[in-house]
Amino acid sequence: MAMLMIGELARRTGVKVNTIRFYEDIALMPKAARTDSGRRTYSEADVKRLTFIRNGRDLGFSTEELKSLIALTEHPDLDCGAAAAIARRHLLAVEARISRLMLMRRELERVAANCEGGRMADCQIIGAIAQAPSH
Amino acid sequence: MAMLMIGELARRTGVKVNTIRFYEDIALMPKAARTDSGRRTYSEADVKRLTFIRNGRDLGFSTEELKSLIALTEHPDLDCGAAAAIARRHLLAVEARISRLMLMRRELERVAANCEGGRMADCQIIGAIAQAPSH
DNA sequence: ATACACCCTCCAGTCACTGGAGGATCAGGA
DNA sequence: TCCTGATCCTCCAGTGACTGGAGGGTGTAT
Repeated sequence: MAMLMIGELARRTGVKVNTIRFYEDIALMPKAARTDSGRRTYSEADVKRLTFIRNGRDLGFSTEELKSLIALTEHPDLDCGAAAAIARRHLLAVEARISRLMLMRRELERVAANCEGGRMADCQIIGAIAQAPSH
Repeated sequence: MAMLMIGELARRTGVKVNTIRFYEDIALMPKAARTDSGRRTYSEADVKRLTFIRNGRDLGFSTEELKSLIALTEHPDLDCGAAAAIARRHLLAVEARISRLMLMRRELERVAANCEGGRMADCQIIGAIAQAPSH
């Protein structure tokens, strides 16, 4: 199977080169094999792992959560309750974030619409934020 | 009108004492007046400003955005188009985040439900994240 | 007089990167 | 063979938005 250089891995996964090296530093990615001249090489398995990480990050998992999730997959006989617990904990946080963001969207829509061509003195954006519902 | 100490301001706004001092450092809050012994004092205007900042942060505005918004309010004859532009730019970002989070919620729900008492080998969480739609 | 809450400054640490300096290596063409 | 340009390496400093703690001063109630 073809070995990839770090730049190609970056292109395939959408994760920047520096970030891939950072993930290796914090052991979120394993230590990459090297060529004789010291360049990192990667396999298809690394593409998968990094894609998993990238999606997980995008979806709001912390690197530590991702590490535990990945560690769990390396013990396939364990009960997956632990993974489910991580997911459920995360689900609650996600739901909270969604409802806050939806409140916010409503405020922003209401306010951005009424503010064309007016003067700052009458601007409703400031007032709307000042009175935004705080949780 | 009664002067507040920093701790009282913190209590009234839900912003931590250290964070209030940090906001002064980055000039998001003005330099506070001091007592003879050097303690910061605050007025009701500061409560309002900090509440505005707190809500704005909660709603996802950066401290720089908040600074520009506040600066705008100090020129009440200006057109408020600039404020509207900040709000609209922010609205787009909020909408993008909402749709990503809703995708994520669906995945987490689907997966947390099917993962009770099984073994890691059959756990769907990992697979679901690995294939999560990226953007 | 003492206890204790509160205030001060300064500084280091957190998280998840991002960017750049300075230098080595590699592949392709003239 | 030399050169160019892309890519790689390590190391380090910076970002944003805080957070927490050390070490010490102040204010007030008992």
